Amino acid sequence: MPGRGRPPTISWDAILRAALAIADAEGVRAVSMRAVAQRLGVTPMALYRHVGDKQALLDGLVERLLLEVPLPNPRLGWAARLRALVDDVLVVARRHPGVFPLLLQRPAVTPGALRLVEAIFAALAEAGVPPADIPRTERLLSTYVLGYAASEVGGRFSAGTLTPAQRRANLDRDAYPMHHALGSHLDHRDPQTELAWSLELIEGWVRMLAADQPATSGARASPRR
Amino acid sequence: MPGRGRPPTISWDAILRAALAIADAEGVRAVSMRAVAQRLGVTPMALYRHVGDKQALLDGLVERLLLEVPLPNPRLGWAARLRALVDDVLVVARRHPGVFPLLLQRPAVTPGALRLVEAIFAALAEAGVPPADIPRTERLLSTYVLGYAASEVGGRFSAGTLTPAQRRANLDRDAYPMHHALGSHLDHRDPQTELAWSLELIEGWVRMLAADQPATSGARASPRR
DNA sequence: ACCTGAACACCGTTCAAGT
DNA sequence: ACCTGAACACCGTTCAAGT
Repeated sequence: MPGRGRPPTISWDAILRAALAIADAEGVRAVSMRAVAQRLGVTPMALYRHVGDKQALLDGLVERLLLEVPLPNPRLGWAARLRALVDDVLVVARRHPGVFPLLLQRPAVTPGALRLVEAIFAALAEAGVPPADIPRTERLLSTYVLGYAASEVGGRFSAGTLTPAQRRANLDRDAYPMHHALGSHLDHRDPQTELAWSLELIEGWVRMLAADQPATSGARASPRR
Repeated sequence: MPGRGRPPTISWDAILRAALAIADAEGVRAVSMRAVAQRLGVTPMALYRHVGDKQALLDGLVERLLLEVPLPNPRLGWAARLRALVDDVLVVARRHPGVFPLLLQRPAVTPGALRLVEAIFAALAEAGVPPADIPRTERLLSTYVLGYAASEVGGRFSAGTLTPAQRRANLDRDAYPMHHALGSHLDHRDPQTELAWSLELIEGWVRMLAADQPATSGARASPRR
């Protein structure tokens, strides 16, 4: 039996959608309470009835991004599920490059984060990783993937305005011998194959942890189950 | 032959030190041109003679952090040098938790970044990694380490106010079966051994790449080599 | 219950001016 | 050359008020 005040004109969800639209178009820095309010045709103070404060709004944005990552098809094997999860994280990162880096700065304890962690736990368990190793393996995987995605959309991997070869020409040969010795190997970077290559490493690690497991449960890592 | 105007009362270095002091004490958010100026006993506009704009100031902060990471002792072996580098990155991250996460968001093309990249290149070359694999192995290592450090100081690994067990009690058993199955394995986390454990993985990968060098790739991960 | 309006204590950055 | 002062267009958030 709610009270009979006037009906709300905005909502938590509408606020989040407006904030995300601004962030995608002009970056997180452009997300201000005033800008969000203006986009909703409302006074800045109207937001505070729904939001708490600006930090809560940013947390809401992070949560929304996490919820955009689809859970993998349960009919796939554990390795395919992990790969799908990673690919989909990258898709979301590229869709919201301004917001994504915030992911690394909030505790991963919200429902949006926990559902992904749960899915990774399940994949690792199915792979045969000993329970004691599962949590840290999950953190290893997600830290790398989040760091990779943040680096890619945040510009850490990009070279600025110069090409790699141009930058190298400005480097002292004595101070940076390896940069000169590697030469053309620094020129091309293929993000697609690089990520896949890294994931093979982690997958190999998972198989190794599973194989090392003492023969108590008898559950060995196998391609299919 | 410089002109004969009045001598400067502040400098780029003094500005950076003031900004870092504020960031360490109150977080990056508290770093404003006005706050830095006040700490230096000067008008906000005085900074613009030395700084360009606020983004340049933040870039300067990032660069300063990178320059704080000491280069490893060249008399150590490659594996010990990599471990020292990683440990020292963590030391700097913990010393400046507010600024460190910015590291993932700027192109790694400044002198402060390049000297560390160069050191990693050299270690990987000494290990015997094929030149074509060195750049992506470096990015794999630094992405993980930076992501790990950012997660640790940024709070992604921390549980907020609740203990892990308390949070687990609030989780639906049907939606989060793995969280319940893992139980006590989620309670304790030892950051020290966890990082070392992850680095062993990367070190093993480096040894494998080095061993694969003569032939083509396609080998499987093996526990020992 | 939900929104408005005015106000407070902040921002980054410009421009013209002082020495 | 280096810094100041005033000004502009912004912030997040409070409080009291309207309906």
